[in-house]
Amino acid sequence: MQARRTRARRGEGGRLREELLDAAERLLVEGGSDDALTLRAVAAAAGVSTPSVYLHFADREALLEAVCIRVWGELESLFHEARGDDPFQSIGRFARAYARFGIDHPVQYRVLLMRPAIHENKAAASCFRLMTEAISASVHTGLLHGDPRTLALQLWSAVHGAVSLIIAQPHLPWPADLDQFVDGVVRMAGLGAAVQTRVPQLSSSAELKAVFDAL
Amino acid sequence: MQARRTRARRGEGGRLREELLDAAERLLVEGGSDDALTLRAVAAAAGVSTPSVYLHFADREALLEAVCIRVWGELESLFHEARGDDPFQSIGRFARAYARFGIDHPVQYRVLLMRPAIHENKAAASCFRLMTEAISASVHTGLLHGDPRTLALQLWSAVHGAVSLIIAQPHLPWPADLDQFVDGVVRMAGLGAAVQTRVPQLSSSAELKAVFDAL
DNA sequence: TGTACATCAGTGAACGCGCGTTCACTGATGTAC
DNA sequence: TGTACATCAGTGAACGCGCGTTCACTGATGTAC
Repeated sequence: MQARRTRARRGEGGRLREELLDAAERLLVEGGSDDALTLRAVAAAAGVSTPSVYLHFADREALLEAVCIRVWGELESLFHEARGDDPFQSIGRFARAYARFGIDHPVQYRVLLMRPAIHENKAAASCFRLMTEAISASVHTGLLHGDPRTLALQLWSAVHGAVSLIIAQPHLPWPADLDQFVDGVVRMAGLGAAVQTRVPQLSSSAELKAVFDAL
Repeated sequence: MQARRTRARRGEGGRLREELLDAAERLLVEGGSDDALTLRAVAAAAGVSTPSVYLHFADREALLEAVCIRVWGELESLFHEARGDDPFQSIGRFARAYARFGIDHPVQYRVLLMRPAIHENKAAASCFRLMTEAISASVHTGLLHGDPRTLALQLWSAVHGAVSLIIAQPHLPWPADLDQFVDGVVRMAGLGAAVQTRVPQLSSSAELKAVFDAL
């Protein structure tokens, strides 16, 4: 519910679209869930009547979809910034950027990953591709072994798990420094992926310990 | 909407409670989301009028909570079964049991982990404790290093991430054999946790590769 | 410069719907005498 | 054995609410002549 906005000039109708998206994301964050995203609330927050939303979005679903696409876009540009020269280090940088984004935008993150929107979403696909490329490069240098896409999914699983557990289960005994925790997960996953194919199938703790003590 | 049930005998009113829980979980699974769990639908599925739900549950929230507690209980007994002698292997067995449960009961899993119910939930706490104990034991044998609770959270993150990504993003390029994928994640996380503290901070891919090639 | 008109941005009122919850009730079942 | 009564399991009808969506509309703004 904001001060009455001034009606857009002729040909500038599209302005409302952005204002609605802003309002929608704000409501999402404040409400903590996409249940808070009602057309009435969004319209009111944008200072406009409810049916006006239909001037720019086919229905509630399309609005939510548009919000997600915009958020994925943000993440994509963070990925481009995080990109570095050393591919194995890039993997870690992507992972940390990703985790930071998720922890800083918990509601958006949850909505983003709860809906199977990565399919046919350019920005999301782009993030995944950047990650896979860095992994491919690491496979080429011989640090990692295996199918890059599967490795990407494994690493992503680890980081996504950390982020979503932190968001959804804040009462767990998390260490005080979450960044450090995420670093630990990234390091664990990265090293584990690197070691994975070089170590015999574990048969007992004692054997495995002997192998690692040699490090 | 099932055949009219026979009214419970005097003193057996509690029977309806279980029937309502069954109906609620069935609806959850069929509906794919907890939005499908409406009091009207639950009552109808149990063959009873809507207000009857209030004979056993204070409100909708209490019913949903009760469903979750029951599901966590199932997972807890799977954990007890999975427990083995070798603690490091137990970690893997817990992780695989957990992942299998999640993949086989995607809706319940999502509802379970979306709500911060682990707090004050005996069964959930018990699962976490079993995991932490196995990790503690592995720390004592010198295979793992660090705070067992933090290690537990890291490993849990990895497995939870795999399960929830698989559930929420089925369109990603998952390998055909999901069990094998989960095994990979578990192995990656376990080995990574073991190696984590024994390897110098990574400074370049080349250095790291030299270390691992020595394995 | 003036005016009729098409277009565009946005509105107000209403719709039907399904929901959680409340309330006064009913009728079967066991128990006390 | 018969009967009055308390209790228990469950019901039917209604409530108010907020929602997404539709529809006929209004009034400002630019354009053609």
